[in-house]
Amino acid sequence: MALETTTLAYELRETLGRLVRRLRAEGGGLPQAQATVLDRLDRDGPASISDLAAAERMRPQSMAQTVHDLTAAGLVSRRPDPHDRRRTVVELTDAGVATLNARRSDSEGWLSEALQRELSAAERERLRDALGLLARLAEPRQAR
Amino acid sequence: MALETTTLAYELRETLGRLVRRLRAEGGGLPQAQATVLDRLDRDGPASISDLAAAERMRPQSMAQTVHDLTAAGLVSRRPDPHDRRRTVVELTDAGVATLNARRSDSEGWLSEALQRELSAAERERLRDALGLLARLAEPRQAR
DNA sequence: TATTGTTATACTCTATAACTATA
DNA sequence: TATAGTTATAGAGTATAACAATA
Repeated sequence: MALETTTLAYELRETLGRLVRRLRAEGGGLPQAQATVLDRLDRDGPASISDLAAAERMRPQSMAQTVHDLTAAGLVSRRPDPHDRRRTVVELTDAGVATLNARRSDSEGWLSEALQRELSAAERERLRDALGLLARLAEPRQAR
Repeated sequence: MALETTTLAYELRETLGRLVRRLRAEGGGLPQAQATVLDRLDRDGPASISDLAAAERMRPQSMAQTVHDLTAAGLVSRRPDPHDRRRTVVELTDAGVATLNARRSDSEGWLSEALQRELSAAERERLRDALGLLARLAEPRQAR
């Protein structure tokens, strides 16, 4: 293994750690895991817990917990799937939509703000490109 | 806020989440927080808990916990700073060095392996560049 | 039998608060 | 008073195991 690659791994791990801590601290009032699910439901529409878990590469049991928390907060609702009664369809409530909109407007949504403020348009483009590389690292091997 | 930037924020948050979960799962036997501290001690030499916390942009209390865990595992040792008896100097033990070396050799150190296997040299270079952008996002504002 | 979901339990990571010891 | 460190407590995030309901 080249020293250079080992160093890159170290720096990547460290930068990820710092960014995740910062994200958590800035938060915008909603835990990251919940915010990500709201975003996905808004983007792709209602989905089952298994679907959501697969999309995030997460265990269904873990996603069930997040959906439980979102339900308790009134941000999503659940109804049985009429075609397959094992499944539960999760969808945004009006309160969930309102929360998403609030996060996206001015004072909330720290990450969007930071991207706008700290980076130039060209830098955001480079970041978008690198995100594809990071996504490949996160995928199981055969997805290469 | 441009829709494009909002979308980038969503994708960044999602990719970070997936990568962090993958890192945790692949693990190599050592929790991420502990591995990062071992790497830093190896790279920069002995340091106090406050130094380590500042370097990772983390509360000293949180770092104290990680150092406590590493001490319990026998991977670091602590001694009082002779010049300032409030301070505790943390340094790698032989077992800590051995653990680091094991992680860096063949079967362990999943992230290094993945960087080598999944990315080309040119892609690793693009990733290294983008890491600087991510680091800027993680920094407090005045560091711009 | 296979799939979907739930509940119980535990571990990692990190934060805040309250404290002691030293400068 | 300010700084370094510790301990207690809590919450977020996620995993595994064991289970029930449905296909």
